Amino acid sequence: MAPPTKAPERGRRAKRPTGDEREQLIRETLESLLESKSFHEISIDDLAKGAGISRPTFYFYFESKEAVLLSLLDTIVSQADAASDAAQAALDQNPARFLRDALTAYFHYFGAHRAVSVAGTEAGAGNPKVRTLWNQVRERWVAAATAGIEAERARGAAPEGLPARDLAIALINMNEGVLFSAFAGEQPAIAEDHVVDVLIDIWLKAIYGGNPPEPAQT
Amino acid sequence: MAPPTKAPERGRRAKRPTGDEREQLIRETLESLLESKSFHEISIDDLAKGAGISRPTFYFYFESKEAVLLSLLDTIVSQADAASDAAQAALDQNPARFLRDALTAYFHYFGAHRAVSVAGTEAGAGNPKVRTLWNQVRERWVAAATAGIEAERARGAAPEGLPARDLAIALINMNEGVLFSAFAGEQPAIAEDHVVDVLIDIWLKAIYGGNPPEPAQT
DNA sequence: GACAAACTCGACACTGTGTTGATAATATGG
DNA sequence: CCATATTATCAACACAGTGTCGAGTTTGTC
Repeated sequence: MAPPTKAPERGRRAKRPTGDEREQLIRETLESLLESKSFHEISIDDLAKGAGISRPTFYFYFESKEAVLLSLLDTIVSQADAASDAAQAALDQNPARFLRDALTAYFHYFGAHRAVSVAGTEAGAGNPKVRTLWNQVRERWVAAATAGIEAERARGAAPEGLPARDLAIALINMNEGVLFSAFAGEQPAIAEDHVVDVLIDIWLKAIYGGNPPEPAQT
Repeated sequence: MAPPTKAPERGRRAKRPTGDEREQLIRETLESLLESKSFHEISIDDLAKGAGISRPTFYFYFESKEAVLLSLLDTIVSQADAASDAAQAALDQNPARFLRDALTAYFHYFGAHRAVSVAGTEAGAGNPKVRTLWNQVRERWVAAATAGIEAERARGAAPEGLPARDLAIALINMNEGVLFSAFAGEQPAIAEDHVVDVLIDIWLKAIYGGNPPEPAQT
């Protein structure tokens, strides 16, 4: 938001890293510590040390460690959303294909930062702000899925049945639980190379019943 | 395990509550505090105060607040499992009916202690012991569902398709996410009076495709 | 080269945890 | 009915982490 501090002058080494560099360093420290410890085992002092600053200085940049996590999650969510939006625009007429692309995008971006994702669900349990972020993300996905289901019903490709929003909520919850349990690597979980296929199969059966959707017109 | 302390003699009021009563009192204190605060906002001192003892004395009974929660969860899980087992024995030939009864049982028992259930998922995120308990519970459900799906396929009622265990894992994850988000009462969530119906519909479509199962023989 | 803004941290007060060691209540069995 | 083992209790301590205050130091700007 605020205009970033100017980059250091050419040829003259800055005495101190700029504020933005520090902020980024804190984020990176958290992400890298999360590879080896769980979120609540990481103290603010760990983050400060990792970024080469003292604990009070940490508070100059973030108000809590949850805020750092939130900022990491924000980045991942917007990357995944962007990829999914791109798929949607291109493939509006082939729902099954779109589903696969969108799911693959989420799998890819959250999987690439699995430690952060898993920490997000951990912190979301206890912290209202993190929980609110997750709920907003879920709500966006649910809304998109609901709209998709209603559109397919309207064009006659999918049968009527459960309220579209209820169905969407259930399926989104399934995705979340399945993906994150796969990322967390504890049993029971679906092997990562099947996950997307399993989810898609269930989405299609739940939405279309026995009749797989035809592409609208090729 | 250890034989319980004798009940106080008739007519003679015990100076102190017995150990077992205290233990139970601690459990009740946690459950009642969970109605109004989240698990991590509750301190060991709160539990001790609630049970009328000092903090060190708390450690005589439990080694941590997670242990208290674990003990509450154990109770709920075994109640729900018992109810579900009872349904299974009686209704082996009518799978859809069994599914409804089992799900209703879980909905009922976990819903009756929703604060504890929600705290369980919260604590499970951060605490290995709690997480292990959940995973064992999930594993048991997944195994049961896998066996059920395979049985239905063997008798020709359900079509082949996804590996039965993968399908089971996905559906169990869905149940968990959907039920607990309904209990937690935050959006997006399915209204409590639809939850079981929505879940059953998806289970049936995912397992049987377009062809709803017939009872074996009436 | 002085002034404001951005940034930094030592030192403090506070909250919660887990342990130790001394003490009190109760049960048991000679 | 009293010795003695067991069970139960807690004051006091050492510690780890949090969040804030106020006094300092850079750094950009005019």
